[in-house]
Amino acid sequence: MTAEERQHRIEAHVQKVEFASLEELSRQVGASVSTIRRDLNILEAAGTIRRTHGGARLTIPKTDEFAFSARDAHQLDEKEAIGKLCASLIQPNQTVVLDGGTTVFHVAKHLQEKRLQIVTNSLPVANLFASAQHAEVILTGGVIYPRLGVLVGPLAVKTFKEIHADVAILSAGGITLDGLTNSHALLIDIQRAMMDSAGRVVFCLDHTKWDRKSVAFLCDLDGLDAIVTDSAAPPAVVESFRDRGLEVLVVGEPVIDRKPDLGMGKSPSLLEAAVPVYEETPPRVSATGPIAAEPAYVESPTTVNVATWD
Amino acid sequence: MTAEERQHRIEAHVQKVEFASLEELSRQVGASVSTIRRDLNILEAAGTIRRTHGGARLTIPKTDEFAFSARDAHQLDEKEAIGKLCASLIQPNQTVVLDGGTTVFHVAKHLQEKRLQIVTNSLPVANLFASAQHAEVILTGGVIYPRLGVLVGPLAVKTFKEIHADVAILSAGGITLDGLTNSHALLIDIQRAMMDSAGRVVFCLDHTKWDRKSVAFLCDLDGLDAIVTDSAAPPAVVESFRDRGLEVLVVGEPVIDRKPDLGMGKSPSLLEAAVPVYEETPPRVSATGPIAAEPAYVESPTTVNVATWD
DNA sequence: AAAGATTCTGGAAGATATTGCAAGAAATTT
DNA sequence: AAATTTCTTGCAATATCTTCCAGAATCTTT
Repeated sequence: MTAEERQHRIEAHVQKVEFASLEELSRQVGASVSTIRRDLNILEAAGTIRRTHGGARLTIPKTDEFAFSARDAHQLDEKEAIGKLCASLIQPNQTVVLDGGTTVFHVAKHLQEKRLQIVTNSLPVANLFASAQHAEVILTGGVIYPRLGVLVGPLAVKTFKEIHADVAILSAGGITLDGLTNSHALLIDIQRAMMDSAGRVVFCLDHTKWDRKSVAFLCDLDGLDAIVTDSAAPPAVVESFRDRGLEVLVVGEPVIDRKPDLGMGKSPSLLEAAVPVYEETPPRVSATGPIAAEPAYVESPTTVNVATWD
Repeated sequence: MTAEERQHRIEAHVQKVEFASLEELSRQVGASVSTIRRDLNILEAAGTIRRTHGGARLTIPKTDEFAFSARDAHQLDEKEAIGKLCASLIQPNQTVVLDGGTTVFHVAKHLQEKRLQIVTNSLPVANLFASAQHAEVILTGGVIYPRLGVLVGPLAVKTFKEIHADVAILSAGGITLDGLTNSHALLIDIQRAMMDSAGRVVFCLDHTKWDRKSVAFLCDLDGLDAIVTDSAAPPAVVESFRDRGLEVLVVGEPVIDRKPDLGMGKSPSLLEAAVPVYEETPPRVSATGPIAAEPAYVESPTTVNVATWD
């Protein structure tokens, strides 16, 4: 085995497991720990990997291990399930706004294989799609908020004022009948801009968020169209929100059992509307690929084939 | 079997397995290791394959500057050295624009410990600083260009029209007395906007870039203030650029030996200017210095706090 | 067709680079 | 602060690379 090959395998393995100890790598590629050390130095110089005491980790964390891993470790299964359900609502060729929450990140994971246009202010989401072939990703500008890995500030807000999307998928710190709240005041401005820019607004909230308030007020219940939550959400509370005209999708509950709430909402039910409308949307891809297609759609609304929902 | 046929088979095999040792190839095509060596040298000269210790691998990326494969070990040492030298020119509290080239990425690595304001359209650079304590990072918006990991499009260009930076650090595909050229036309617009937004423009070019032209014209020599290159740059060529009034910093050459070219350039020498001018720059928060002049893009007071978080 | 010249091939010797180990230094943990 | 782990550095063993040479194959010339 050549040195390059070995380094390639080290890199691949670290990519897979996010963090690997020296012994682990040594066993994996069949070389001594010393050699692994040297290889890691080389790989670090190349920028692919970052060394730590006792091993190596990814420079560009693939998952939310990014900055919010601690927060995210909780309710992981629930968030995963919410992500899967929410992703299944998205139709091909839609334009989707994704915020920087951990729950939304799990939605993004399940969107990777779909042909979509993604607009996000989340660095982890952007990294997730960075090498994706199918999706085209627009990252808002802004200042990196280190702990969360999201882009904030007027630059980010402005981006959403200039685009229109089919769906916005957001998360929040808590929901009550008074409305939604979030824990970071900075994110409020951006989330509002996201909501304004999208035809439909979906919130992903795990069961711990129900009937809970966070520090900063985001919007009242008129601001959103649907909520996706997990099966541990208190049924009575969920029902009270449905009475208020909100479409609440619960993981595990069969779709047929849900009330569409067609009469109440200002727009048709997410599921019913989605299919017929978007299937006729022409494919975005031109002959030259995503790159050639790109320059126009941000600035000029005409080429933005995202306005199909209205 | 003819030599050409054998080389063809070698190439095909390497294409298939990505890495191949000499013995493996020797067995594969039925020739001695010596012959394989020679063939590999020929194939490498032709550019189809790259040699490594003990074997060969295929040239994954076309080795142009902007193919951001983290695996790109092309001129790694040189780029590392350039990055170090270039980073040493940056003073604390400056606002620095960084482009998405691999050489500039190495500059970024050496800037991590400094207290700076970074503006970039490079996802890898953003990730590098994402958890950085000292630097504040502004990422431009734009569409992710997958292969390069940079943000392109009008959104990215617009960002630079709204900011002012002290220094812009860029790279290019080639430089001649006619000017600079780059390999990706998409990047030209953004690089020009970067150059316009910055008080001083520095290009990082390894020795392979001298006297070489790439496909797309970027700007003529008036557009830049200084060049940082490695010691393998052809001295005669370097001298011809100095005669044209350019400040060329070569890795390893002592600073004193360099001609400041004060008279020719439109602005004072980078090194001489850097210390007196920028050291008196008041901290970013106030409203007078070149850095503080930028709040155009950080309009809201909330985002200013970003610097102090953590 | 034969002799000579040129190129190609395979191998060997010295030079260079890589690998694995061990001892001391540094960092982390208890 | 001591103990443990991990990191760096130096060194010997190994592997690989380059350079050179002789024989084989191919081409050219007569």
